[in-house]
Amino acid sequence: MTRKLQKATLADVAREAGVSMMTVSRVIHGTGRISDDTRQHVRQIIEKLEYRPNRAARTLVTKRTNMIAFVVPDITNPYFTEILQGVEEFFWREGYNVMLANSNENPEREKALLDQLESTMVDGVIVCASRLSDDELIPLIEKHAAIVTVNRNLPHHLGSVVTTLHPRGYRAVLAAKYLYETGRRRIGYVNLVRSISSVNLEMFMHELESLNIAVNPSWYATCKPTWQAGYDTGKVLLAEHPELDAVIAGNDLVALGVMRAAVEQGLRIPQDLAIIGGDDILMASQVTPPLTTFRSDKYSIGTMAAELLLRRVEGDLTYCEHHYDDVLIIREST
Amino acid sequence: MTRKLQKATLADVAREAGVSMMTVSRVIHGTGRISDDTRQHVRQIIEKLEYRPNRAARTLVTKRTNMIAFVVPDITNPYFTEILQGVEEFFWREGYNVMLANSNENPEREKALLDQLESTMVDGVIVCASRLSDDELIPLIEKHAAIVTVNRNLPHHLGSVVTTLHPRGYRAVLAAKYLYETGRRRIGYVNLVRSISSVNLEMFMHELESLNIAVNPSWYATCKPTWQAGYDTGKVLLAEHPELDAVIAGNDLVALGVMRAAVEQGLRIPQDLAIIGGDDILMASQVTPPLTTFRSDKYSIGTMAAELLLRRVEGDLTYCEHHYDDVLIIREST
DNA sequence: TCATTTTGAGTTAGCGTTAACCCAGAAAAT
DNA sequence: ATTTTCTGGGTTAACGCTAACTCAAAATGA
Repeated sequence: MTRKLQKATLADVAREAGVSMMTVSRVIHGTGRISDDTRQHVRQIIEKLEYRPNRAARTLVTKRTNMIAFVVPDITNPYFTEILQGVEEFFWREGYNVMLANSNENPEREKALLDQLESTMVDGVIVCASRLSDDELIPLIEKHAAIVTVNRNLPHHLGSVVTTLHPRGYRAVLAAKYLYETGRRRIGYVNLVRSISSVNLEMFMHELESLNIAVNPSWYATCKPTWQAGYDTGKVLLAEHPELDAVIAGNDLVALGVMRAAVEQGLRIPQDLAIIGGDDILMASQVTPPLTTFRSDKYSIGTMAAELLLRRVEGDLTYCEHHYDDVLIIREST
Repeated sequence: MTRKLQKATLADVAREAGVSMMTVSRVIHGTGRISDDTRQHVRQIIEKLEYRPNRAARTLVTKRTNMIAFVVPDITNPYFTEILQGVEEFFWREGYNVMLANSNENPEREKALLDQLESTMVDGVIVCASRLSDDELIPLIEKHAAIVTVNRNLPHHLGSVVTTLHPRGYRAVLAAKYLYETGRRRIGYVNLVRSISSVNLEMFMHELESLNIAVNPSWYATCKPTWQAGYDTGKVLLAEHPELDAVIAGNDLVALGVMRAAVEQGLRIPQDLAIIGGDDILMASQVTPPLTTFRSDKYSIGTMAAELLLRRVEGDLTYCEHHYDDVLIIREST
């Protein structure tokens, strides 16, 4: 059996079925008035010729690609993968395909992606945890027809958003408060570079002060949201500040990196050092000791974002917000 | 600033620049003969009008989409994510975009994806660890112009492949051998449903017998390649067979699920039960005790597959194989 | 019986690009 | 001085599909 050389087109089907192209098109779309006989007949020919509509041609005239893009800083981060799963599942049901755009924690690459992702490629874009500043991000997304951001606020006319229910810095402050209540007095913090869980350190310190928790700017570090960065940062932070009895990390990967660094320095967890993460990835519950962290329903963050995007893609440009809850899951690392 | 209503087309640029459309097209592609003056001028107009080529129109005439699809059974499995990262990185450099197709460990969905992914959508497809039988898979990929499979063999005329260097069942037998050498005598096995690491149990038992290792069909179970499935399966297997002093799992997620089940049944690892996984995902090295497993370079599996696919996309349909090595990483779970 | 509506199609005109071919003027070769 | 070659473009015709309009025949109503 030799490979089919030419793909059948609408015209081929029409000719073979003895009808006009529009009739075939109508059968495919289920629109217009077609007699049952004709419909049946055309369907048979379509099957016989293994006809598949040409997406490019269709897009050219309808201006719809039935594709959306998911822009993410790191596809290997399980947090994003679960969100992506929700997005993919939702759009699959709606007949859309998802294009993946991975910036690899590289802001320049994220810019290039958003710039390249022209509206002739996708009907809409979900931008997940952008690492760009507003000044960089906003001009790039102004050109897109439909945008939804996850973990990022946006001027209302530009797109809808899915964010946490809580104000910025909530997780860090709540974590600090909990640690203080369990007797910790010198609390370090590993901040993330530009993400929703990154924290304005001034505000953070101010909040801690108002809770009578000790504050020391050199206890606070910043790193990329990866395991390796957490490990490297934790190593330095813990070596330089052996007085710390707790560390809060911006997400689980970083927390687990810090935990590994702590263990290597002979610290017992949680006796010598308590650690709190964020995101509640699977690994958080599987390590020893299991990691205290914040849980949010990542899959449904994905479906919420997808639903908001679909609305915009279909022309309803009303601004919408969906919020998810962050719940502190207390495990044995604290 | 109001949203731009109409996107500029080639014709707009041509009119504004006072040249023909072909001249603009040539400037964009850097082909044909264009004077420097004209080139500069056209470039300015392109920038001024923020012209971006319409992909659908281009695709319609060139028959190239500059997109490839990555078909994967479970996007939340870190093993696949790292491969995807390699694929994405490679194709990004080559000017291609990657479409994600996630079958969610559902063979019917995988079929639907492969069927829907017509060549008018993508220039090629990487099928990663297909869960379909040959009878199901082959007819589906026959229709595609360019195919590469990962962890799956293929009739040579259909596509290139990236697989392990070792024969089927190698990992399981090697693991069993190692366990036997370290004194384990009753070795359980949790097989995966249809994947490269799934094993023909008859062959497996035969190999073990030839090594004088005890064999017992009821020590061998099969499950989906997820943590939860591993946990559930491990729970049953270990409860029914307390005599087991080692378990080999098809991949790390399953191994970690089994490990959790073992710990919950009060077993000490590795004293009471040794566990071996596969894939060496990050989590494997982070749990306590760290998991003995097989390591392969997942990122480069991705780039190898991408490279092979690009070759086919560009018209070179020679069959190629790339192989990766599986190395046993001995950690404290054994 | 004749006017009106409904049914079941067909026709026309692009959508925005690029491939393939054409061509006038200038420069170079004979 | 004439022919040839090169330079710097332009023209035309698809690619495969759908939106919008048209229209004959059949069914319905007065």
